[in-house]
Amino acid sequence: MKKYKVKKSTGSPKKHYLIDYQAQLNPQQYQAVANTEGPYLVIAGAGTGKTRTLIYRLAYLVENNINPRSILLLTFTRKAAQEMMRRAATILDERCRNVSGGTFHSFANFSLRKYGLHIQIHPNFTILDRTDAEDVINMIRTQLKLNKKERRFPRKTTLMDIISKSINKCISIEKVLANEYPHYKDESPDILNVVQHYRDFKQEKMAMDYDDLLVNLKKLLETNNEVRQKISNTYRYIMVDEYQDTNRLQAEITVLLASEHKNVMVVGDDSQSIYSFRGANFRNIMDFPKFFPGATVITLEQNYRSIKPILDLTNAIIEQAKEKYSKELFSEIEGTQKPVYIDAVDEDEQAAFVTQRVLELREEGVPLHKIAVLFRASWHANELEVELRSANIPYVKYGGLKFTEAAHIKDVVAYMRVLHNVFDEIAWLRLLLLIEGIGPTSAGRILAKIVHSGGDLNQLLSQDFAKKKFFNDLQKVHALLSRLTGSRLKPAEKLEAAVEYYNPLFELKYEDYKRRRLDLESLLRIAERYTTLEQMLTDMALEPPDTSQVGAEPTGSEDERLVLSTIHSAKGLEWHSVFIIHLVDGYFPAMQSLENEEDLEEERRLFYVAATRAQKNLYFITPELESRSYRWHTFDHSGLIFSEPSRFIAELPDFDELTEIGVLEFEEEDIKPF
DNA sequence: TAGTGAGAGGTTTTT
DNA sequence: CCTCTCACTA
Repeated sequence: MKKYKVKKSTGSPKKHYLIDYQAQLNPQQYQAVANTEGPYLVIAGAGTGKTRTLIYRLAYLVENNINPRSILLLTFTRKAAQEMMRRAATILDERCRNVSGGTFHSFANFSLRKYGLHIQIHPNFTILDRTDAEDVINMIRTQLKLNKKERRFPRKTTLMDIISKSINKCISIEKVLANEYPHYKDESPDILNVVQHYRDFKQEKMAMDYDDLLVNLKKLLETNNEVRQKISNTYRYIMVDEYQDTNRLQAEITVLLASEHKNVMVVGDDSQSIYSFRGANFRNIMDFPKFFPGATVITLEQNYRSIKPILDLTNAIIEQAKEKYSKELFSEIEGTQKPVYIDAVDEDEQAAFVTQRVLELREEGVPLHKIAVLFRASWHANELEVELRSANIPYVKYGGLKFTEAAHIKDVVAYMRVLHNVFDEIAWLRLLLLIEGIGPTSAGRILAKIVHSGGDLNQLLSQDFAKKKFFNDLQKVHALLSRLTGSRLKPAEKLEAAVEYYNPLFELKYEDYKRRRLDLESLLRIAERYTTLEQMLTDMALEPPDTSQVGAEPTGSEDERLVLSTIHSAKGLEWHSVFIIHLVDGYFPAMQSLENEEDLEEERRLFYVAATRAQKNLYFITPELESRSYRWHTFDHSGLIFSEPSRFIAELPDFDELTEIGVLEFEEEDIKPF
């Protein structure tokens, strides 16, 4: 057979495109879009159309008759993934909706359920979220008798941190200890022991934590050539957004995925790297050419988001960074309003100012959902939330504790998990402990019977328990589970049955069950969307809905809600007006980072991310925090008082010229209800 | 063996 | 401020 080589007419005037790429993109963006073969690294500053470039490239590929299903879009956070996929679906036509993509974790989950058997992974595996994983660690820690008081052995959260860091940075436990936990260095044999037990536990119970998803995907691709080729050939074009947030492990996965074709474009900004606590390193992005020799580097510097005064300030902020790769952002957007700095007396005043200013902005015609309040840690918004509720301003809050992590949600979901994987001991434990009279010991016995019998539910009715006072309750659980096992009911119906059973226990367990019941109701509503239990449980672990954190109901259109968000969750998004609150040393930068220069640098990048979200208005607020309940925060060991404005502001050389200092004058007047 | 109450300690960000 | 742990009691 004779082979004909046909050259793609990239950019040739003969080809008719539905989108006029050259007109809609600047030359650098166009270069990134129109070169589709081989490895590319796009260094893109904040607001320079990073995601836009990715999406246009997607459309370009589709217009060149590339099958959308062979295009894979990956990123680290769900938020970014959602945004990316949403925009992908709208750009050209319905073809773009078929593109594959999501977070690295969800892609790993998908691949492992499909091909996992090649590395002895059962497709029904359970995903352990952070809390589950910590519970397991804790169990092991107790079993190994490492919880003696005299000894300062790391607690479960710390242990998980250590394990996770070691995996995500691809370095040994000992090295993590030496680098970041020198005080636990002597405990390393026991820590390694815990790690080993943890690994065995998961293996035995068909369970994977978040990190395992990535580790096993890598293992699958590395050990099985056939699968690797198949997957790599399925996804001929790979694009990774927010690459600066990916870690070593994810970089290696990217290399494996692209092994058959090397068509990879990664997009990122080293100045916005804010996930080092889970192994991301802003230098990773610069290593891309090492992984992909011959990679072309493209830099995007024109900002399309912010007016010049804001950009001047954000450039000044990042200028203070100790280490950065040169990149000078410029903007042609007209505007004269300088960022405003407000010195408030305390948190109440801060909250009052934000609330009032939000109302004024809305009067001026800025819809609520185009305004955001950003903060370092979720609880920083507590006072503000109270204020917003009393002023009847609807809002959504992103970040912080997740809906699916709430104890009562996990309780109900435990029944579903057992239905899906009868060996899910963590779920079993959870639901058994809810029964009065059953503690860890009895639960362990019941569990052992079920496991030994190969997952036989009838073991719940074993004569061994017949005389116990909890037998009656065991029968009820048995009735519930056996009724639902293998039944044709929809996930929502199964869940409803579980909630019905759970209700009396629930009211006993929680004083505030009335408030929590609302969560159960929204869980039921969410469940309606699913046709399979597996999909529902996967989403619970990997893409948890952020429903619980809603304030007042929106009065206007559904979307008209003020946005409250941690800065981490605000990444990649933009708003007309942005408030950054709690700019106080100890809050932001956070207390824990003050000692360490690297951490401090990360906090600075975080501040940069926050400030670059704003299009037209930017407000900085520093409360002096004298009167409030967080007083224990105001001293550290040396007696330093944290009522100083954030050093990120104090250190800026031309702060006075770059900003307008606002003064608050308070009148005793009620704020107009919304 | 389960449930309770006092005391200590740590407090962020995400999949 | 909340969560977790330990020791005590029934």
